[in-house]
Amino acid sequence: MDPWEGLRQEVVRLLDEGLSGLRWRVSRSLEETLEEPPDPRFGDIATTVGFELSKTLRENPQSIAKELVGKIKPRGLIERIEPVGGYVNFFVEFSKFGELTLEAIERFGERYGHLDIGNDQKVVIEHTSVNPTKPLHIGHGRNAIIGDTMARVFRALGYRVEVQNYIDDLGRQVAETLVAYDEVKEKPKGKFDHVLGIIYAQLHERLEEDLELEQKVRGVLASLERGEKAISEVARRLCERCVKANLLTTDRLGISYDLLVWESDVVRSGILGEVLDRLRATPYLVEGTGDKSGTLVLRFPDGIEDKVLIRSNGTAVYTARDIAYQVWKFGCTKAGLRFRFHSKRKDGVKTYTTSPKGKAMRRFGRADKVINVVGSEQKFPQRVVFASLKLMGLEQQFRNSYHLAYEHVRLPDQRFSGRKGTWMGFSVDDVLEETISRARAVMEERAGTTDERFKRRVAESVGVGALRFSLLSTSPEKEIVFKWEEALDFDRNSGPAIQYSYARACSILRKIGKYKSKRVPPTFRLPEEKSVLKLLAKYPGILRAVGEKLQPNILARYVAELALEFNKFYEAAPVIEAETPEIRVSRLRLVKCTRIVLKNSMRLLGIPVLERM
RNA sequence: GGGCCCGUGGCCAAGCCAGGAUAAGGCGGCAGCCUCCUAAGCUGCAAAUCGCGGGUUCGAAUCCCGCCGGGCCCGCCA
Repeated sequence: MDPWEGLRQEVVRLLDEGLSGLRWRVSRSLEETLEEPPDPRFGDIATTVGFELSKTLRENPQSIAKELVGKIKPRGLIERIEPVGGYVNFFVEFSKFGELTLEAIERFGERYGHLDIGNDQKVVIEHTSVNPTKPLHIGHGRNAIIGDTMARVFRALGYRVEVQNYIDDLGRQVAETLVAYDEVKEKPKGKFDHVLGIIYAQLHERLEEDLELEQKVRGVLASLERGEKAISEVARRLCERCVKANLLTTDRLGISYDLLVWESDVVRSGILGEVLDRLRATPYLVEGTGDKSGTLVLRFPDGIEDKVLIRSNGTAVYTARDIAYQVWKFGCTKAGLRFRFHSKRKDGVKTYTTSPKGKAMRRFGRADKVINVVGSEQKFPQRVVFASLKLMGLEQQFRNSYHLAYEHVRLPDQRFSGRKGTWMGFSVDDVLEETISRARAVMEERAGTTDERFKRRVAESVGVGALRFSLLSTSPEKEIVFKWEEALDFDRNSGPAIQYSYARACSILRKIGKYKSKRVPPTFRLPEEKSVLKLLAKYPGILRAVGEKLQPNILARYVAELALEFNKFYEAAPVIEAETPEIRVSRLRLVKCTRIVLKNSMRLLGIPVLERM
C-alpha cells in the first residue's frame, strides 16, 4: 500500500545483508542513512553509510562503499548498485517497481494512499471560529482552508473526524456590534456579515472619542456575560444571521462543519462551572495576591506563568471558557450540551448547532485527539489550556491536544483589522469574486467553447482552486503577505495548473477510447516516466507526513510537483502514438494512475476537479 | 526584561526536526517550441556570500553558541 516505503525497506534489507556479511556495524538505523541522490542518473536511492563507517573502520569512504557493493547482489526491486565517492547508489528495477506501484493504485483507486493509522479513533478539529460580527477576510480564509484540509486528510488516514466551528457570541465585539446596529440608522445594503462589518468599523471611529457610547458597550457586555435573557436573545439572533452569511462563503470554498459550538451555550450548560470546580479541587487554582487580589489564579508547577481565570468581579476570563470547551471536546464533563440540526452543506454534510432548546446527543465531542486551528499569536493561551488539562489529571487528553498554529495574512503595509475596516476589499467574498472573474477573462482569451454554463462552472472552480492552493501551499508558520498577482496566479505551481494537468490526463484517456491491455509488467525507460512513477509511489508517505506534522502545505507542494512532472511526461512521451503496444499500455496505465493520484490529492486539498477546462 | 516564529537568486518559496553529491520549484527577465494526446503547456539561458560571526564534524542551509533584522506573545482586554 505504500510502494515507496516498501522500496526503502528492500534497500535496507539488502544493505543489512551486505553489512552483516562484512561484520560491519552501524550505530543508527539504516533507514536514517537513506537519501535521494540529487540527480536520478546517480541512482534512485542512496545510502551515506560509507561515510559513517569510515571513522570506525579507519578506511576511506570510497573503498568502503566499493567493498559493500561487492557484497550485495541486486535483486527484487533493485537492478543495479554502484559505489560513487562514498555513496552506495541503488537503481530501481522499474518494470517490477512500476507493476507494484501501478497495481496498488489501480486496486485501491480512490482509496490509494489512505492509511489506517487512525484506527477509527475520533479527532475533533476546530477551525474558522470567527467572531460572528463580520465577514471572513482572507486571513480567516487561511484558517478555514487549513482546517478543512486537515479534516479531509485525517479522514483519509482512517480517523473519524468531527469539525467544529466555535462561535464566540459573548465577546466585546458582539457587544460593540449590537450597539452599532442600534446606533447606525442608515444601514448599508448587502450580505449581512458585510453589513455588520461595515457598521462595526464605522462605530469604532466614534467609540474612540464618545465616552457615552463606550459606557453603553460595557453595559451590554456585562449583560451578555450575566446571561440576561432579553439582550442575549437579541445578540443570538444577530450572530445567527451573521454566521449564516459566513457559511455562504465557506460553502463556496467547499468547507464543511459538523457542529457549530456557541460559547454562550458552553457557559450556560454548566460545563464551565463544572470545569472550574474541578480546578478548584486541585492545589493549582489559588487566590491572587497583590494587584491580583480578589481573583482566582491558575498557578502552574512547571514554569508556565500564572494566569488569572476568575476576575475579581467573579466572571470567567476567555481562557477559562476555552479550557471548559477543550475538556468538553474530550467528553470529560458530566454536564452536556444540547443540539439541533442547523443546515446542510453543499457536499451534503449536515451541520448541527448547539442550542439551549435542542436535545442531548451522544455523537458529539468525546474525542481521542483534538486539533485547534488557531493563530500563532495564541500559542501562550493554547499552552495554558492544554496544561490545565494535565493539572486536572487529564494526562492523556493533554498529550492528545494539538495547536495547529498559523501565521496571519497581511497586506504589504498593514494588518487586517475589523476595527479599522482594513479587511474591506480583502474579504474572502471579494477576493473570490475577483479571482473568478479573472479566470473568466483567461477563458475568454483562449479560443474554444462558447457554452456559457461550462464557462461559468470552470471559472468558479478555477477561482476556488487558485485561492485554496495559494493559501495552502505556504507552510503555516510563515506569514503571508497578500498580493493580488499571487492570488490570481494560474500558471505553474498553482491550483489551476494542477487542474489543468488533470484535465489533460482525462483528455488522453478520452481520446484513446477502448483498448485491450495484456497484463504484462510495464516498460519505463524515459526519465520523465520514471520520475512520475516515483512520485506516485510516494503519495501514501506524503499523507502520513501531513498528518504527523499538521502541515497541509506538504501535500500542496507534492501535487504541484506531480502536475509539473506529468506535464514534462506529456511532452516527452506520446501515449496514443507510442512506439510500441507495450510502451503504449505502460504509459496509459501511468496516465490513469496519475489521474487517480491527482484526483485524490485535489479532493483532499479541496481543489475542484475538472475533466475539461 | 523573558519567550516563540520567520530571515534561502530582483520577488515568492522547498529543503532544516532525523547533517552528505552540482541549494528544488515557481514568478519576473532573455531566447526558442503549436499541420502531433488541451500552449493555463514544454525546452534552454542568465540570476544565491542559504541574515551576520563563531563552534562541532571527514562534511553544515540543516546541529550548538552569540549577534542583527522582521513579526508575535508575556492583560482581571477579547
